[in-house]
Amino acid sequence: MIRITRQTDYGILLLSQMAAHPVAEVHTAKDAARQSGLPLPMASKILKALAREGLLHSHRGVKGGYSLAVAPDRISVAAVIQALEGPFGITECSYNPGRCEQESSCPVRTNWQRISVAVRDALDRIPLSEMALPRPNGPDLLTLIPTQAQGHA
Amino acid sequence: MIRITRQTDYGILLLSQMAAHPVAEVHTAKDAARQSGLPLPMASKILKALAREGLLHSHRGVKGGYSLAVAPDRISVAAVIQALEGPFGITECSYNPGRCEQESSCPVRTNWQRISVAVRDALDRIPLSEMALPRPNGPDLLTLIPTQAQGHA
DNA sequence: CGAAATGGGACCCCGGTGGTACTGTTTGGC
DNA sequence: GCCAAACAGTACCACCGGGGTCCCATTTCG
Repeated sequence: MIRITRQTDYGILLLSQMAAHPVAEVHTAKDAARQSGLPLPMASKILKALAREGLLHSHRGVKGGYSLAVAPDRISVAAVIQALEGPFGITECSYNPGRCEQESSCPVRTNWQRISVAVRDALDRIPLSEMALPRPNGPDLLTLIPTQAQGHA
Repeated sequence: MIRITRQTDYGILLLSQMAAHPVAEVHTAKDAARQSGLPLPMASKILKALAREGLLHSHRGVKGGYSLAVAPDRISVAAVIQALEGPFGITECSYNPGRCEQESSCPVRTNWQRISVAVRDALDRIPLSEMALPRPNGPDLLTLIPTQAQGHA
């Protein structure tokens, strides 16, 4: 697996579509739903959450809707994931210590923590404005270079 | 989230512990369970799966048990994940095309696929022998360098 | 004041994950 | 040849979280 939830996926899609318009522009949930092809209640739920987390500004009442709270090149994929899914971690003990019995004696724990941090940092460097591009055709978004722990077998 | 399952975590733990011994050595499920602190049925279930997937050799009967099928520096973390969880992908559409309605028109799809590949490749370069080290204290296991798509804002 | 919009819930269904148990089948040793 | 040790396969259950929908309160423009 190693998956993000569908809702997070939807969230990134919704934000990406808004990122294609001027930042100040206000989008209703209905419009966002239509544009993304998502059912309205779903889109609404996600937009609400994104507003709660500060990634969107919400405007109530008639003529209301949602607008980006931050420029799309300053919102990272990691930020959206954390907004919709909570703390980031490949393993549970990466962010939620104390739940695992073997924790103190677990030989792989610290390495998982490092990996989590590395992946999070990588996703943190991908702005929404990149994700919005249909097919960049350009260089890869990421290059991952392992620098194997040296000094041992 | 972006988590691996607990069972995968257990699997990596079990394999890492076996990796600390000579490759040819045979370990019974009971011993592996005791060493890892896992309940026997759980350890047994995971070891069976790892054997089915070819990462372990199994030896039946009295004096039987499991032994590594490959040298621990040639088994990657990604290989274990794929053995226990199936195809790798951050989003569903990354490996299971055709399930998502918006697929053809989804502007973020191809980028997710790239990210998935990048993460998988990174985890593919981390051998079990690294994970087994309690606290390498050395350089990071991974360095992820984003090479932002060039040629645009 | 009413319609259009968000805010905040409650609510249900389903599948997957974690975990256990049971019943074979193989194999070594006495 | 028989028994015990060990894996193989599989069925089974319980729980939790995610996906998804709906309802009602609240705000605000006209």
